[in-house]
Amino acid sequence: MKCDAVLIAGPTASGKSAAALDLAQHIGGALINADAMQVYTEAPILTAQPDRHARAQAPHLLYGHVPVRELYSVGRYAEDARGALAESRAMGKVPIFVGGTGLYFTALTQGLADIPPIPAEIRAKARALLDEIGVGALHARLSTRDPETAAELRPTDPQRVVRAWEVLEATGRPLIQWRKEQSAPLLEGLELARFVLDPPRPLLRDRIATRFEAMLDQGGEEEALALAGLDPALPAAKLLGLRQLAAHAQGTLSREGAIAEAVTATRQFAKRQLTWFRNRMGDYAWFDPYESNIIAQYNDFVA
RNA sequence: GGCCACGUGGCGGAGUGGUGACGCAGCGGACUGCAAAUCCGCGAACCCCGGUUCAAUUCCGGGCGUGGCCU
Repeated sequence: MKCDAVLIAGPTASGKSAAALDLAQHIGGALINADAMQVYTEAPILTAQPDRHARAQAPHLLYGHVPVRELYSVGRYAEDARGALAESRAMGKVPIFVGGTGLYFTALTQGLADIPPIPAEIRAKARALLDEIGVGALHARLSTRDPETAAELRPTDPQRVVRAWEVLEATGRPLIQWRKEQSAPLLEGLELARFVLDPPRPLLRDRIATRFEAMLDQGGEEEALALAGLDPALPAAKLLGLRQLAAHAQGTLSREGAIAEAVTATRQFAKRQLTWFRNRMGDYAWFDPYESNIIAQYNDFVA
């Protein structure tokens, strides 16, 4: 069996990038990033983007291609992925989507609601309103105008409540209506080989800790400092380790404390990723990278 | 050796004679344009032995342990 594209997911620090590179070299593939943070140009270290050496060995697409000051999103990712897919095909390479962002995999395989971009001023107004009246009140207002969507949302979830609000404001239609109109998934109709790397949790924890220290050795602190002035509302400002290292730079947190907190936050993130994978990607081929490897898995799959 | 204080879940930390706060960590879950985000849920403890009491984590005695002070 031939496959048109490969999907490799895994929690942070599970060794996805290295696995994808091995496979790319084995089958003649191109890596396409499926990670929300590895897209940022100015944060190659803290987001563990593949280094120059790795990039020299196979094409790497959608890595570090977005300035941190931009407001990236799944919507933009879906567009970028379309271009990257075409590009890998033009090169005659098998596209290998690798990353840890569950939502991005969903967008690739199941499509996205066809919602137009929300004008910046409407977004800003919605957020200002949220700050002013609070989530509960905003949810209550949403309930009167769009009860159907509101019923799906927790009145304590600011992010989703504002989103529903701004969509309603900008388009005049309930978010839930938009969601009924999915665009065709990018990977629709393709033969996919899909994998989830699932190392034992204790080993993953060790790797997370070790990797963070390694990031610091590679200049992670300098990278964090350079990003210190970033608007905290931007997605890139949320990258793990940034806040902790900034706090350390300001003297409000010891170096050890910063490391410990960053590592803890990363572990918690890995747990959330696994929750997503377990419950939404249960039909992927799961394997422990310490016991097997991607090439063996791939060969089993196409056999 | 003497005196004093303390000994509560993995950690920190309240509190009470009778259903054992809370925070952190951990675990599980949700997730459609900020997703390395956002949100929800769940374990699990009163050092040991005796005594008082209808009832002790709480009161009394002893033991052990920890910290401090003294000699």
